[in-house]
Amino acid sequence: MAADSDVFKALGDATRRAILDELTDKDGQTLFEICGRLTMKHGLASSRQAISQHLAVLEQAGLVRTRRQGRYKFHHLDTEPLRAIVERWPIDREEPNP
Amino acid sequence: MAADSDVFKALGDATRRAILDELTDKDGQTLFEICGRLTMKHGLASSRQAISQHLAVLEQAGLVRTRRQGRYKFHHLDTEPLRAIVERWPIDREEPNP
DNA sequence: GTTATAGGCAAGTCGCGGCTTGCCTGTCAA
DNA sequence: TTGACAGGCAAGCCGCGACTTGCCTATAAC
Repeated sequence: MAADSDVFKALGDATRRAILDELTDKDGQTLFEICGRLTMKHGLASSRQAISQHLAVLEQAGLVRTRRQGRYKFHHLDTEPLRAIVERWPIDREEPNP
Repeated sequence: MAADSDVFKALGDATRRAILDELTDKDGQTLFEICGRLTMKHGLASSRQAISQHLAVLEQAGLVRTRRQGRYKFHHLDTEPLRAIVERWPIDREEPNP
């Protein structure tokens, strides 16, 4: 379903946002690849199961799509659900006059 | 400071999003006014203290600014912090071709 | 075959966040 | 001055979510 609520909940966690950052940097990574990168860059707690559960949340929110291939599962970023939440409140796009 | 983390955390709660919706509909409301409206429209749990704490979170995130006047405290929406989070990930703005 | 790799599932722990409860401060009207 | 109204503060309860632990399945390499 990917309700707005799920999207906001998914974005509410710092580790999940870091995962989205990672997929933005390199799309189509596997679970272990993401784990490795997260432990490298950020000092985030990133055990395999933790990341797996985070990915499940992101997938349910529609922010991540998966593609199975053999024993690998590639994760792809999908920013489409972000459009709805972006347009929810009026955002001033103009720069403040100095 | 209003770190990105605070903004996402603030947006993670449904009641707080409803408050932002309310302020979008009518800016500059007081605490009791918001309480009344929330109980009207949504069946959300919206005791005075609960809403007060939610407003504190929104204020810390920079999404709400307050203005004191006598015994009233008016709450104003500020969508500026949303700009940063909107631009964090690439969002496809084109409509899908039908 | 056997072993290592990539991932899944389920139960359990634990801290944080949302909400309540109770009481207090400050402002306005009578 | 007294009472009603708008809001604040602090401690406590409690459920949910993040993380772990342990074990299991499946694909690929040897």
